[in-house]
Amino acid sequence: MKIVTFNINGIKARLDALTAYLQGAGADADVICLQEIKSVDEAFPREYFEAMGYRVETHGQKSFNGVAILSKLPLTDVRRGLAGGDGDDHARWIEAVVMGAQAVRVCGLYLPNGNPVEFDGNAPVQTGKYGYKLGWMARMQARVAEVLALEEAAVFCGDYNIIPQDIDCAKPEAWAKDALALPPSRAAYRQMLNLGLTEGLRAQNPNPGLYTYWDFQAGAWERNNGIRIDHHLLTPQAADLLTASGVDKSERGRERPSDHVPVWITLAA
DNA sequence: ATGTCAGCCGGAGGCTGA
Repeated sequence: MKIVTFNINGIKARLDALTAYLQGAGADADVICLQEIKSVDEAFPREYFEAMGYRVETHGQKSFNGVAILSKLPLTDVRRGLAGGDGDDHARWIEAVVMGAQAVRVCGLYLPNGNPVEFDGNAPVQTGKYGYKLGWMARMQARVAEVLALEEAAVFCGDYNIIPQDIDCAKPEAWAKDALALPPSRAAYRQMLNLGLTEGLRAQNPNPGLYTYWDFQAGAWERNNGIRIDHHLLTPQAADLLTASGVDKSERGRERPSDHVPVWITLAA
C-alpha cells in the first residue's frame, strides 16, 4: 500500500498539476491525503477523481484549510475533525481505515502554521496563532494516544508545519524564531513521536538536505532553500510493514506547482 | 525579509493566510 501526503495549496488552482502527478509518479499510489484544498465539500471535483478510479472523502471549508483523501481502495470508519477545541471551525483533520490486503488507518492532517509568534524577550508567547498551533497539537496527541491504544497499523500523514531538526532546513538561522522550528513546536512534535511513532522517511534516510517545501518567494526553489515539514508518522504495527519512502521533488518544477511536493511511503499491506 | 501565490469580495485591487 502506497500512501502519499501532498499539500496542494488549492484544488482549483492545482487540478492540472495534481492530475499530471496522478498519471505520472503518483500513478501507483493507493491513498493520497491532500491538504489545503481551500474548497467547500460541494465544490470539490469529486466526480472528476471518481472517474479516475478513486474513492473521495473531503473535509473542506470556504477559502482556507481543508483536507481530503483519495483512495483506490475501499474506505471505512471515516472521521472528520479532532475532539476538543471548543468552537474550532478549521477543517484540518480527516481519517479513514483503508481496506487493503491488511487494513490501515490513515489520518490526513493539516497542522496550523502558528505564525506570527509574539515574544516576551526571548520566550515565545503561547497565545494567538501560536497558542492555537500548540493547542491543536495537544488535541492531536490525544487522538494519537487513542489510536495507539487500538494496537493497529495506522499512519498520521500531512503538512505538520514542523521542521523537526536543523538538518531539515537549508538555513536553520532563518527559522530559529519561526513557529515551524521554535523549541515548543519541536518539543510537541517529539512528544508525539515519543508515544511510540516512527517517522517514515527519516527511518529510511538519515541524510540532511531532504526537503518537501520551497517558498514561492525569493527564488527559494531555484536556490534549493527548502524545508522538510510534510511527514508520515507510523504506529509500531505500521512501522513493521514499512518497505520504502521518498519525496517526489520534481513535482515542484511543474507549471503552476504547489509550494509543497508529494511525500510517500509504502507498506507491505 | 521577501524577487509569490490563492481565494475572497465584487467587479479592481486590497485584504488575508501562508
